[in-house]
Amino acid sequence: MQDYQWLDELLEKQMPNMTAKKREIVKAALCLFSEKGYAATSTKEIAAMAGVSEGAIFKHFSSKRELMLSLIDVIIEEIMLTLFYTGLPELLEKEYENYEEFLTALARNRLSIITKGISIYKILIQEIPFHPEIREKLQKKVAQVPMAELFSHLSIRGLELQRPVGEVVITLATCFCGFVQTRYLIVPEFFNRMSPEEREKDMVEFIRFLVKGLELAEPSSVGGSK
Amino acid sequence: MQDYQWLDELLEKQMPNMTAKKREIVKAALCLFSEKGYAATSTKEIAAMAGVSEGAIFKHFSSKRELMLSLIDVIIEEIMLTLFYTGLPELLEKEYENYEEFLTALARNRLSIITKGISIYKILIQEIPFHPEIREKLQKKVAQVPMAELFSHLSIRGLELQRPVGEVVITLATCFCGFVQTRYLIVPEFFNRMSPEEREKDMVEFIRFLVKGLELAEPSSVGGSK
Amino acid sequence: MQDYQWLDELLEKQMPNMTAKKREIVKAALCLFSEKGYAATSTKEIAAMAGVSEGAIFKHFSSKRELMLSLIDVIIEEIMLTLFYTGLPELLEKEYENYEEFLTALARNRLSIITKGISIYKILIQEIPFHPEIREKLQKKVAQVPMAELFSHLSIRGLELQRPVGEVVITLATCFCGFVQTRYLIVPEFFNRMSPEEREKDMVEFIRFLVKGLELAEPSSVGGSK
Amino acid sequence: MQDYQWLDELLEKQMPNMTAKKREIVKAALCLFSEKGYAATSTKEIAAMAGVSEGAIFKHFSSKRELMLSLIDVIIEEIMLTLFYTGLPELLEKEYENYEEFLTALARNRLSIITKGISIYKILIQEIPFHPEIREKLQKKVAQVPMAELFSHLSIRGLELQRPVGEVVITLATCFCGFVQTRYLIVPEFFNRMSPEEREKDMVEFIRFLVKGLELAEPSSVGGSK
DNA sequence: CATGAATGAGGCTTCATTCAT
DNA sequence: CATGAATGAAGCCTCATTCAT
Repeated sequence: MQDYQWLDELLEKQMPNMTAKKREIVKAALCLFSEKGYAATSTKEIAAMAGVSEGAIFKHFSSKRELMLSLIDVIIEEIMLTLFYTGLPELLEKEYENYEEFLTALARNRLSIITKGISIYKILIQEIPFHPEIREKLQKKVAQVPMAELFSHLSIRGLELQRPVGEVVITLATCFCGFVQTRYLIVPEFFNRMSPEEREKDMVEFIRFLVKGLELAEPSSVGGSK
Repeated sequence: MQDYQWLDELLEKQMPNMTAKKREIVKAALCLFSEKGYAATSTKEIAAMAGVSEGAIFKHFSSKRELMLSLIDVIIEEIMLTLFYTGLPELLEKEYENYEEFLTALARNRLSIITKGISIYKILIQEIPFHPEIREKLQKKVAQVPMAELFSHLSIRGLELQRPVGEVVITLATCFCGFVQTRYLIVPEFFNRMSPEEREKDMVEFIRFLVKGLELAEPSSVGGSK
Repeated sequence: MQDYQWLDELLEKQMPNMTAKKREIVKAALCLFSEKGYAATSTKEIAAMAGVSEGAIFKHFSSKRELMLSLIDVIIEEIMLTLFYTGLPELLEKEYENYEEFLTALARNRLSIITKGISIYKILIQEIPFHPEIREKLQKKVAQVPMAELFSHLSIRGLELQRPVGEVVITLATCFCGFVQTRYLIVPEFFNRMSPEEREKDMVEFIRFLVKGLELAEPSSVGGSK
Repeated sequence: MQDYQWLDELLEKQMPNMTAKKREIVKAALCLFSEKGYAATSTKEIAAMAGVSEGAIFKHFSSKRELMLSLIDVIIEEIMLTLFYTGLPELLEKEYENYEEFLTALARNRLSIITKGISIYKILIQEIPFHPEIREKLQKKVAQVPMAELFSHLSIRGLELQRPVGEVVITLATCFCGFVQTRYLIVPEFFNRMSPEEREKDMVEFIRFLVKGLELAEPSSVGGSK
């Protein structure tokens, strides 16, 4: 099961009083769903990879579907935590010359979070089209994030977005999705062949594009005139 | 099978000497794969929706997998034709004030093509992570498109890209993927609720973002004032 | 379809007014049944090997079973002709010193007939256990052979069997079956590796054994005293 | 499932730690394969006769083919044990007047073993032409039997074979095969109608033939310690 | 509490056979 | 008359799930 140590930590963090066996099942499921998709993965395979009996899965989860949805819960929770909150206070507290600088920091931070635990994003993206429950859960969770509030700290310090926060968030989400999609799902072979430097460059270029696109450069030039 | 008339036309165009029944099978498969995914669709369902016996499917396709790959071939072919070639000559011939104007036209054109035959993009995006053959096929096809050449006409007329064509294409592809992904796969319910006007606005905003991001506005305007 | 020319001749002889296509079907069926067995051979394969459409088979034979039974008819007929009658008059007319000499000639003659058209014996032996009709047909046909009469010519000339004709025939049949069975069905690889000389030796030994076993040597020696 | 008690014992002996259900499957398979042949027997039938679900078969055997090969393993093992070893020591230890007497005892002994568990020989003989693996297995096993050694005890006691052991064994095998083939596969109806006495007589005659044929009588008489 | 044998519905595929063309 | 598309029953096998041990 490769280097899924980070997964162990994730599960320990989110489900601390989970038995070792249950954790193994979740890990195996995550690993296999990510590689082959939910529908194409059998409970037998999961049991085999987890090193438990087939029956054990159903002791812990009432059905394969429920196992997947539990998994998705963990994933969404993790995404919420890391993507929307982790490191944000620090990011927001820091002083920035202008919005561009801030957004660059933000985008870089978020993208590196994503690329770290890529398998969990893969599952989410892959399964979301087929399971309305997942979509509902995700929307509910995302809706709870006080987007505007997160960004409000900044305006106090004189950094203004040129567009409504909602729009910016949607655009960012769209682009992040596209980034993961293309790099990790559509042509993974292509991006896997890249050296770390090339990847860094690829990411930097994309961030530059994002920042430019969000019209954040302009105000800075305006701000520059002050 | 809903309003899949455009599909009929597509199939007639691409596989003109296909029997009616074979076409029905392909249509049903496309419809179901798009909704439930390849792995979760049974050949029985396909047969039922196509109004044929299950055996008939295997008279035309040696396996379920082959049916899917045939479908993908059609889809890729169609995408190549519409996305890379359809309407491009006209777009490229026209006179543009600056690259921004051109790219706006281009993006709008491409996006509307995509949103028209959305199911075929859905299938592609949904199945691509699970089938290396599809990725190979797609890469091979895309690699054949003379990207630079397509854009070369423009530089003659004084419209210069600020970035290497390759980068621009990748960025555009990334964003288009993200656009489809978010609007049609991740939260389709959200975007389905939109009025045509709202959708138009959504698209316009996104195009503006794209164009800005590709640094095409600034230089041209700057260059213009120089 | 290998060197099945003798089959062509056989069919021409037995079913002279058979269309070319029908003959091809019979040949293909014979070939495949002999190799894989009736149950494991599909009509599709037969059609493919015969170079005709699947439907064509059913124009000529009402069912796969009937095709097989027709085949068996041909085979039984052929066996009757070659095994019980072909060359027998000559064999019987000749002068022999003693029964041993005659039986040696007979056994050699019969065995070489068998090994020539081995595929048809293979089919018969392979399918006989599973189809009562075949057994009935065979018994009926064999019962019609005037065994005693065939041998009666000999006693006139002073050659006496030490055992009832029926017993001798059964024993011979048993041994011939065993010979074909072991050499061609049970360990064909072993006997295929043999050189023609080795095969000849193998057969000679077996004939010697047969003749000895049928107690034909002894009386002759007794007869010798006459 | 008729009188297959001996099969129960056989399986208990050879696969002692086999679950009851697995044994039922094997028994049913053996029974059906023997009657209808491997290719014409469906897993559903086997399941029905064994009184288990179809799925159960595949919990125990990875495929229908593997079930058959397992069966064949058991059969070959059994044949090796009973045909080559069971009772041989006793047979060999006893005192015999001459080789004829010994061989008569041997043949009678072997033939009665065969006719007892006839179904397993039927399967072997029926399936052998279609499955090279079976042939290989059988040859490997048979090659391991120390034929010459088995007979060597005898020469010490002054009983000499007139022919090389190998030849004798092949001839015996050939005849035994032919005996089973004709009596149980080719015209079972005929031999089934026989009274026990008639069968006994049939067997005795055949043994006499065998012994004569192997030239064992003569030398001994010549050897005429008489 | 864990196991893995058991289930039976359902998966994909092949079959012999029919029938419109 | 030949074709091969069409059929639907049946084939082998896998599935998620249950339950006795």
